[in-house]
Amino acid sequence: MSDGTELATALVRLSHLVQRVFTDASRDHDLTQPQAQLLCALTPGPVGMTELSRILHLEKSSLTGLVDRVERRGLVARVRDDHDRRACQIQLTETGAELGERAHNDVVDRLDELTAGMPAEQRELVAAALFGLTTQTETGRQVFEPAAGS
Amino acid sequence: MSDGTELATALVRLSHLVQRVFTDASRDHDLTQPQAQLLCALTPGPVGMTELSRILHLEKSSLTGLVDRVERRGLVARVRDDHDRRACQIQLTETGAELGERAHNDVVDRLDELTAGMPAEQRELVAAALFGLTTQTETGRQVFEPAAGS
DNA sequence: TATTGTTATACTCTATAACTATA
DNA sequence: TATAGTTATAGAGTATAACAATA
Repeated sequence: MSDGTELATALVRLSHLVQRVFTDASRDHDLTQPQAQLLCALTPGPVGMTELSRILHLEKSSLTGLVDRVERRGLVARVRDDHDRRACQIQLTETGAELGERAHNDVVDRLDELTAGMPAEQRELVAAALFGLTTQTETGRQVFEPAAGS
Repeated sequence: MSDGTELATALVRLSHLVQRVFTDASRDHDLTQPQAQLLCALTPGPVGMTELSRILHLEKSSLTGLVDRVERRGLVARVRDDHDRRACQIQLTETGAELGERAHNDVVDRLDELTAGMPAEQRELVAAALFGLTTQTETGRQVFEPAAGS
């Protein structure tokens, strides 16, 4: 098993692991994984529904429900777009921003702990390689931005 | 942003990307992501419900439903355990094994394509690093095993 | 006409709690 | 008593199709 398959297998397993870490961390903040991802995606600033569905790779109708549930909890708000009366911008409330940051930091902490055994040199190398993969495909804002504070 | 956070961010983004590739590929074979993962987890051989719930990190009751739906489509079968009449083993049917292999190969193909730009040396390095991370945590059979045929 | 966002509908997925049958 | 697995229930997440309002 020394063919290309090896990397693919590693990627799938890693993805599964990270997914679990993300979900566990979200849960500890009373958030589902999609809800936490929504908050993280909104951290850099408000976005419209269409653009947000592109960032999260969700159908707009699915996003409507997700935003509904999170808005009901007072974590985000729909604010009117002055230039286009059809559109709205989804914005974090203060509570939502705080919760999102805590969840974000929690995820980062757990992943940092998980990778604590890797030598610095290897960390940078792997990080760069993975960033390369995601940048290849994604354009514009991504689901998970670096922490604002740090 | 040159602290440890960088690797964590890369991991989350990569996970999101791989998740999407996996889901898209599954869908093209008329499978949901959890269903495809179930088939992949069963490829090496039959497993009981308790062990399977451990592999997939699902509550047993959630697994019951998942197995039900996949069994209804004739992709897996519950076979009695001779030594313990409470237990059963979940086994791929011939159809299920074929479909699982096609889906598995499809995922690998897409990921290989995604990583085609990486030089061989870097591929091996990253693969080894990621395997290390997943092996650190997981024990026993994993969700995604290398292809049987190759 | 095209675009923004929502509604209606139907599944799948998931967890918690309570249960049955066997060990 | 403990363990293997299921059932009951409730809610979240998702997509497809049809829709309303605005551009």
